[in-house]
Amino acid sequence: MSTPLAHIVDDDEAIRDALTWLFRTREVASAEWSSAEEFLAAWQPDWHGCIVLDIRMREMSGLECFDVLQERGNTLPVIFLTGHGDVPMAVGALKKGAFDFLEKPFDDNALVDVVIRALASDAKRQASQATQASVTHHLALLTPREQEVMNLVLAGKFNKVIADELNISMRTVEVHRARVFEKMGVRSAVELAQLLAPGRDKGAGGTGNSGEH
Amino acid sequence: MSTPLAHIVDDDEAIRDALTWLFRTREVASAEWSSAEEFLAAWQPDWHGCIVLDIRMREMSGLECFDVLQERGNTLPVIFLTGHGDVPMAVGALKKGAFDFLEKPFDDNALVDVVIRALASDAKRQASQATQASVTHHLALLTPREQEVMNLVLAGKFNKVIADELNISMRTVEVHRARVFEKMGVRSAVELAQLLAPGRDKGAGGTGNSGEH
DNA sequence: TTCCACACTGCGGATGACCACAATTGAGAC
DNA sequence: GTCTCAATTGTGGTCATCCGCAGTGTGGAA
Repeated sequence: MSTPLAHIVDDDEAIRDALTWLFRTREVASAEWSSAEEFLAAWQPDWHGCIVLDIRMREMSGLECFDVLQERGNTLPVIFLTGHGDVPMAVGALKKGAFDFLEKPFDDNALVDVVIRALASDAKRQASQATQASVTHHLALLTPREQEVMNLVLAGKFNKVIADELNISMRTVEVHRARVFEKMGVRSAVELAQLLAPGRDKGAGGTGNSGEH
Repeated sequence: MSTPLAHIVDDDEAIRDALTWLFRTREVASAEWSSAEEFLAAWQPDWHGCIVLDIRMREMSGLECFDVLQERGNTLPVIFLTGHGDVPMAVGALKKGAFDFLEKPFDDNALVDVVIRALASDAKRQASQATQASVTHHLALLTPREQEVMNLVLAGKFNKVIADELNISMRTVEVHRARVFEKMGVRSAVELAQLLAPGRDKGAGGTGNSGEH
């Protein structure tokens, strides 16, 4: 775990200093890395924030660094900076999942705005991924048999039918079913279904009652 | 309804002819439009396929055309072609949802590959949207009261509680509940929850039974 | 005015879900 | 060898769901 940082990866110290100062004026916490290698060596999958990545660097390029990060399962938004980018490069980067691609010279405010959006995007992703991870974790607590029963419950089948299909007694199904609910922290099959398939709004209001009898 | 077409929008007849021929050799059905205006006048929201859009045209530009399409709720993938694009233009187009952005001269095969991917992407989107629309349609068949009851059912509440909250009798809740199931084409609250929140895989196999009693 | 959709209600029964109490068996851990 | 855990089963009972049958009242459309 860490606080959200805008990671500046650039081998030009003057630019790093300028960006660090720029971010500080807009109250964006940042960190500096003087090469892609240095950054990759430190990178941890649980970091929060975003990455501001220069494309042209002496050793490993920003694009190569990006590829390595993708392979490692990076989820941080990556904002590319380049002084001499071309269209195919920009298109390729964006289609591979880059957050943005800015050409130098860029407007300072525009960059910070992008970084702030990237930080917000990452925060949102982290949040949704956290609940997702929690569900997956709870799911892992289920024994194989319990998962089997759970799937059949989610298929809308009666305990009797489940018992038949698994060649066990109804009573056993009930026990498994109860344990699934307990371990997953829900109290009904409906809650379970929603937990495992979050989605959609509800059309009309819920508790609002209009007329009475 | 219509068959999937690659819509070529370009005011240069030579290019249109070349693309049409190119697509035909790869068995991609296409249509030609000699201007953005002409295309926009014909465009229908239920079209399938994709759009190959030249940026530089005499009257309305491809980018403007794209903006209009977005406003109208277009969902077809848009592939931009340009002879003199710059990075900000490409980045802007992709971030607004363009499918791809190719610079002339481009590799013919590369373009067709992109078009084929775009067609596949659209087909997939159409399919998922169709089931989505079906659900919405069924939802619209519910009376207000039925929707109210449905939401409370999806909240995992007992009929008794629902009856309390709506100040009606349990029997009435049961009737509404049954009608909701009937109209939505499901036979249990679990199925309903999954219909309204499609999602996730199921971990282990379902019906496979290993040991017996 | 008549017809119809919608909302509402009661009764009673069949079926399913859930639970406490009580136990057995087999596999791997200590 | 004992312990723990997963998986299994039965009994008996409570609560919830689902359903058919039968009926009331209201507001809008024909």
